[in-house]
Amino acid sequence: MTVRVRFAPSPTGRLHLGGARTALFNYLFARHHGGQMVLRIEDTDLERNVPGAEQELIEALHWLGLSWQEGPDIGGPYGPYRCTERLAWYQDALRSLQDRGLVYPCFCTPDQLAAERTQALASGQVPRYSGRCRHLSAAEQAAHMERGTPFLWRFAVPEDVVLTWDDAVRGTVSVRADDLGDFVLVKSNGIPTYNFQVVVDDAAMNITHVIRGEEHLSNTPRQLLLYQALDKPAPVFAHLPQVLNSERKKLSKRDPHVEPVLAYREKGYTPEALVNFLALLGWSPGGEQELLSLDELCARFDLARVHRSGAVFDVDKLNWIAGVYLRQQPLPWLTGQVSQQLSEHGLQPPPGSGPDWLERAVALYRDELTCAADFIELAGSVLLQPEVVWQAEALAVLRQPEAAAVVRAYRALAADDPDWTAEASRRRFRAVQQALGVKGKALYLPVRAAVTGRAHGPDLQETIACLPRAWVLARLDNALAEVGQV
RNA sequence: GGCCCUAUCGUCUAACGGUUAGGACGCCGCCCUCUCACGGCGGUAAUAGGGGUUCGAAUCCCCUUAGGGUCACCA
Repeated sequence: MTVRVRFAPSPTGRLHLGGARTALFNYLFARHHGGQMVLRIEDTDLERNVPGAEQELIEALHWLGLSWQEGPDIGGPYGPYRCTERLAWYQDALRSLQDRGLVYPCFCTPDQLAAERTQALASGQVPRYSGRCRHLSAAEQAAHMERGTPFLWRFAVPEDVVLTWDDAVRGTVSVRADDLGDFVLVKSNGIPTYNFQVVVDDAAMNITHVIRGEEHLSNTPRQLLLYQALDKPAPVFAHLPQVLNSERKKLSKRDPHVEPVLAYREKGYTPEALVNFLALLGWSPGGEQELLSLDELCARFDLARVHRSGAVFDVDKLNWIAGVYLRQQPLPWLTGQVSQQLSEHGLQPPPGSGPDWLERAVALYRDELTCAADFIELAGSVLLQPEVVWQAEALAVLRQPEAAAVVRAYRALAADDPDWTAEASRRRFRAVQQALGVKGKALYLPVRAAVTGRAHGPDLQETIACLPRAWVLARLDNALAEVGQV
């Protein structure tokens, strides 16, 4: 039997990391088994649907490198792939349950139910539907209908039944149906609830494996009940561990580190890095290699190796992986990404810079980047503006005994050196060294401090060569003035 | 509160009854080096607690504790 999985998000907002991880695991599983993946948009909550969310979702998944064989964007043999376009399927299913007396109309008002729930909670009881409408006589039902009382359909949960399934991640799980309460199948607006919709659709679309987040664990027994009632075979369930924040709480959309997937694209992360990181959240490849391409992940993916406990989203590790992938990219590609960042921030290379300037500047900082946007933070104050602010550490260097003399000597040579390259700067330092007898730290650090305002940074010769001569001379002068050594 | 799930270094994880409990990130040290970063080498650090079962338990069972999820006309 061909493996068929689905990723079934609701179009209520942007795709976040947790959702992306679920999509990725479905994708990896399908590809590993040579199966198919379906994208299904679960838009049955009319109120919460956000226009444009579906399009952005698809864009985010594509950016990550994921694809599917069937979906609202490309169609397929089991369509349509938006739930609101599948109402006929749910109506048929409801009719079949009605015929067998497995459902009943409920006329309780939302206020009534809310009041009961609050009361139950307050008195330490389990908040669960009382089943009041379950035992309404045919005459009472008819009277309500005649009066036009709004109603919904509930599933009559059988008593003394234990629902058990073999979860591909967690092993055997079982729940007593008595703990469930008669849950809603069709809302008063005629739209099915999630639990009903998902079963009808997964069955209709021949989904063989349902791989989803742990928060759905408690929905599973209800769905199992529906598969039985509808006389359909249940798929294999696999519940992925939750993705947690550093406080070990479920990743919330308000968490500072949790950004929509496309925010990572906007910052110039490589999607391969994000995918690699996400794959390691709750799953391990087994061997000791953990830097793996999408193809390698597909080859190795196995539900049996999915961990059971929640996984904390570790920003440090993401950034490390992101840096590794970024360093593997060709320089021209990275330069293009950085160039995009610059224009988005309204920044430009220094005046008089040649066409190769940005590539040289990016080469200087590439070792430190986790994403293209980092370039601005790292290089911005040194390379993109004429003036520099001297940090305390830099001023301390400039106040050392021989420092001012070195800076003055270097400035004199830089002022009329016809050659403005890294190699030329290197020659100037050699000249200063011979003239003053200063070498090593005492030679380079004062100039570094004066030119960049910092005691640390990438290669000094290249940095100077990337700056206009006028900026360098002015900074050297200003640095001397700053420490009273003019 | 009921039900369900979970528990190995700070974090991601390996181990599927027998290992000096392994790797990665982070952190620390050393090397490289004008400094930083990259890279290389080394180090720090864990089986939540208590009972069983067993020749032998991180691994199997029970209890405790602690986290999380869920109990919607949301998905």
